[in-house]
Amino acid sequence: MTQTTPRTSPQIAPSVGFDRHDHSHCIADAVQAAEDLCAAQKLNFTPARRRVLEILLERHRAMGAYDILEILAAEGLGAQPPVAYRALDFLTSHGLAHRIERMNAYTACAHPGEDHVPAFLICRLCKAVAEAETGLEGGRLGDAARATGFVIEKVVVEAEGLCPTCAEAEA
Amino acid sequence: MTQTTPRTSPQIAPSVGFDRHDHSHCIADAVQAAEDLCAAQKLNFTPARRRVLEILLERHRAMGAYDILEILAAEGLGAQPPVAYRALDFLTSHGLAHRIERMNAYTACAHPGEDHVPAFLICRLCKAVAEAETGLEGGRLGDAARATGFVIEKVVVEAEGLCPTCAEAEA
DNA sequence: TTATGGGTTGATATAGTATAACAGTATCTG
DNA sequence: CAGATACTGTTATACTATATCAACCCATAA
Ligand SMILES: [Zn+2]
Ligand SMILES: [Zn+2]
Ligand SMILES: [Zn+2]
Ligand SMILES: [Zn+2]
Repeated sequence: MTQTTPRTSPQIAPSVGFDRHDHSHCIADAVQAAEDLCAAQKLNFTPARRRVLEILLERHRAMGAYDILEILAAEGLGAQPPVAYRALDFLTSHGLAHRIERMNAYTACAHPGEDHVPAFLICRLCKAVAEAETGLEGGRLGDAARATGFVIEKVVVEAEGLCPTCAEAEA
Repeated sequence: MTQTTPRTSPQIAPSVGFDRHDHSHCIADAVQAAEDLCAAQKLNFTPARRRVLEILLERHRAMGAYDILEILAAEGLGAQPPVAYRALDFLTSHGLAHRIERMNAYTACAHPGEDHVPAFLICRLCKAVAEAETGLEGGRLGDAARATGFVIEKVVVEAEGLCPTCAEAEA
């Protein structure tokens, strides 16, 4: 019994990394990975936390906390902002989701459990998000840090532009 | 008469790029550069816009819109949020200041007039900000974009950590 | 068993960030 | 002068996020 929450909408999201894929499968895999990760770390993967992760996975898009809250409220899982923010805090602090600073939005992590520095490609039209990898001190940023004696602890890399689908539609 | 606004506080900011420097001189230079840029592009460098740029330059730190507004209000330049946001919109849209997404804050541009992709090094203790350079499509992010067919239009790179001074104090 | 403590939830209130909208004013231009 | 444009003043509102405290669940230790 790993499916504790209702599914009120069909699986509509078309892309990860902007590629079509078997999305029901990708959701199930990611939820299972989260389940395993929480079990291993003795974390409490509660219904609200699970459901928020599922919501993010279903869309494969950057979503605002209040967008998520609206869905939770419709499903009877809570209607006050802290409900969404607490679940998002849990997911982001344990590497199951990321915050997109530029959009005040959140998205499911594509590599849960792997310690990594995410870099995002965000479509300004459809809000689809792809997660790439970057290093903490690579490239010119690392050069600048070393040159000045700055100690990098965390890096945010977010690119905005057009995904392949929207770029084509645009042209 | 390029100095139209009052100076209510001494020149206290100690660093740019985390180096000590002749700060009064650096402010004057930057304001003059802004002046020239606006003249060349027939932009209206109004008192409020000039004063907000000066405020950002004086601190050499990331400042919130409401921090800036507080100073403007004390100087009789306006007390409502749009006053600050309008000036910041002007400065950011013409490359005279940047927004730091991670902090909901703003900082003066270190290279006004030069078309560039800024990357920021932000001290989590003293909030000092250094502006480095990066490319729009360099490194692994560009690789990922090309691999997926994503068209990058804008990039945000923000590193958080400790500046040399705070790192030393920490140890 | 009860007690205690940690973590989670429910609910209210409030803080912090940003924009919409519209009237008024100044300036330029035909 | 009329009309266009741009900036300012002001009010109201929207959007994002956190503080706080009481209630609850559950594991564990006295
Ligand atoms: Zn998927
Ligand atoms: Zn798109
Ligand atoms: Zn300076
Ligand atoms: Zn510092």
